[in-house]
Amino acid sequence: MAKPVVPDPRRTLTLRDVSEASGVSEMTVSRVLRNRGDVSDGTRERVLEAARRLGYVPNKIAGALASQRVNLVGVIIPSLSNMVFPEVMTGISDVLEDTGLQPVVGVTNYLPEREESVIYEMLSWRPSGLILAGLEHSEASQAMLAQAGVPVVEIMDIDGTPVDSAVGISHRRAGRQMAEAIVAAGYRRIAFLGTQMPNDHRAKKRLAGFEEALAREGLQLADREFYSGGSALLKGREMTEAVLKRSPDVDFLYYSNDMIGAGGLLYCLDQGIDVPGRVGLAGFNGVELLDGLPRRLATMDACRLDIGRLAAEIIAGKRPDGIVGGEIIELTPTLQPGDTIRKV
Amino acid sequence: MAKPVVPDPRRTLTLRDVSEASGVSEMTVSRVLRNRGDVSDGTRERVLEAARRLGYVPNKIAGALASQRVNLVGVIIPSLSNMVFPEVMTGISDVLEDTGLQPVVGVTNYLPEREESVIYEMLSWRPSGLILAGLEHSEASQAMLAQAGVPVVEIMDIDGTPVDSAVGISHRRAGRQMAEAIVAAGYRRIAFLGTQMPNDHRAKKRLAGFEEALAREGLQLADREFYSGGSALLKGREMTEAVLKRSPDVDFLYYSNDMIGAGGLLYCLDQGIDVPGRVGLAGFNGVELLDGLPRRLATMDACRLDIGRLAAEIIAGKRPDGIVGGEIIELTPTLQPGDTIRKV
DNA sequence: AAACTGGCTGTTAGCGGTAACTTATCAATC
DNA sequence: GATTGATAAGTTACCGCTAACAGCCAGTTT
Repeated sequence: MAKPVVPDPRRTLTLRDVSEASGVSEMTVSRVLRNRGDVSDGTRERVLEAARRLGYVPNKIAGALASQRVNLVGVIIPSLSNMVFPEVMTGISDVLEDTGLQPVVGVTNYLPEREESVIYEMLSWRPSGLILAGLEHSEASQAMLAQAGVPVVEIMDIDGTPVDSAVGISHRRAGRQMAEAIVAAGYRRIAFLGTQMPNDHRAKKRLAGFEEALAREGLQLADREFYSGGSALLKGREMTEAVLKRSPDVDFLYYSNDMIGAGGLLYCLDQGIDVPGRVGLAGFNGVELLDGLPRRLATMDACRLDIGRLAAEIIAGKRPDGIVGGEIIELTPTLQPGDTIRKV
Repeated sequence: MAKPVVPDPRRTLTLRDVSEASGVSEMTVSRVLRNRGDVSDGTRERVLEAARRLGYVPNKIAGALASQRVNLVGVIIPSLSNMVFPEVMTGISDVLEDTGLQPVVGVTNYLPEREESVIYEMLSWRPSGLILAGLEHSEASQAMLAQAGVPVVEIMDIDGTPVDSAVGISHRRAGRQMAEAIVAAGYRRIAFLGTQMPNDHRAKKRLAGFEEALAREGLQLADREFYSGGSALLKGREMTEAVLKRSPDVDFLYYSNDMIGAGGLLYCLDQGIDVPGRVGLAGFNGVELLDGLPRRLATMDACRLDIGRLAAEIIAGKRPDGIVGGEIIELTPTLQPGDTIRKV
């Protein structure tokens, strides 16, 4: 029967403790705990029992140093609070789950210098791979990533040149597509409402694509309004009110994300404005949240789950055909017309 | 002038490379890079220049093993996607920022066995501390935490016995308080709408406190409805419809979180139901999202930012008076009556 | 019977840093 | 001029674990 163990509270346990408690060498304990190499059933049992009894937790720091292998994948994203990255994380976790790899999240708050230090910090732990949002990074960041010697996957966006691999959609094209759909539905006085953030490159690209497509139709933005910080839903309301007051003849509002779009929708409904007759509305992302709105907001899903999945597959070396790196995967977002664009 | 460096792409750089490139010992390089000990300005310059030129990134694995110090704080939470934890994370990051400590997030999806393995995984990296949501953990988890030899802070909840320290609110009391306010406002036929999850202990405690306070007034729940999964906003709508159809005489709906509460609110407004006259509504959390709703939902803020801050301060040893551990900090949530409870 | 398996276990030498100590140098002090 | 103390380096010995290899002992194989 297991003897009562009085663990010395000051010292943390090592392999040696387990090896002494079970009467075998440290190496054998190591083998048992990692399920590697041949160990007889009897020995395995004794070792496991001892480890359990002592409450031994292996020291991965030492293990990683010795084996030169770290089962961590760094995931670097701009923000946790905007509903888009949690889903990406889900995709990543799903795939990594059964590879022995573990995601570690770092947040940059859309600050390039913060991104730089997060990258540095992550690389200093020698992860098996890095997944990071966006293609725009400081020069120093790019250099670090290129030197890192591990797979790097840049996600969300493919309008640009990745350091290594990329998985995402073309935001430029997404903007274009939305503009085309809006114009095709007969809207002509179109306004843009979006975020101020200078480092939200993807929103900027969508806007650029959007304006480009409008220009091709001989149109230009009738108005624009920006915000930063605060409750997105509330900001959506406020901006919508501002635009409609300032430019009463505007007939479409294109929002840079679904959350402010939802705020705008609620405002219009409050005011009894005919949607999509008097004004049409569209957002971007396809967040689940929208399902519960009084009316379904037109949007474009950003393939977030798939992006996470594919990125993780590249890191885990699970992509078919042994493609090693330098892969660029473009996903195609689909327009969800909802109920806020006139049917043609 | 800096010689062009042709880094061997197969081998990752070590201190030795920098030491050779700058003509000093590894130890001196180590000192420069960590800003520790006395190094002459000239040497410091040369070392930094060499490190920069080579693109050297220190190996924290080796550093941590040698120094027995890891600047990581594990943060274990049930989910990223419910708006409550991002704010906790913000509080944690704020405080940790200037302590040299770095948060590392792990997600359990409300699964105890998953929590167990996340704890194990985290402890195997020998972090400087652990912050985890909730007081309910498997026996094995508790044992690991108790043995870990690092500060452990359990957050969000204080109705129970923490392993070490705890920072949170009393959900039982929060539920009671809300019930009292509702009854005081004159509502009598009260329904509860909430999550199904057996492991959302905090929601359960709120409900328990709620029912307890009702009982004290000689009341009991008129109806209840549960959901799991899916878009919370949509579920809020559906559940509200179901309850109001099934129990037309219900005059108050208490939701276990703001998101489903918002869905319920939108439903009622759609249906032209008089809120708060015909039915009153209340949620829980005080999420920012609510600011943009057509009407402000009654709720109770959960002090998420402060919880994060205080937890991080405990880990960082920043708490006043040198309290070392075993601290229990109870925060007091405030009722935000909004516009969905009748004024008395 | 010698040689050869294959299964199981132990030994040795690091992994890349850092703590703690030692050594050289040099100006200031007595 | 010898002593001291501060400063700026270098040396040595690990940190806890694993890769690689070596040993040993049945049970074949020839």
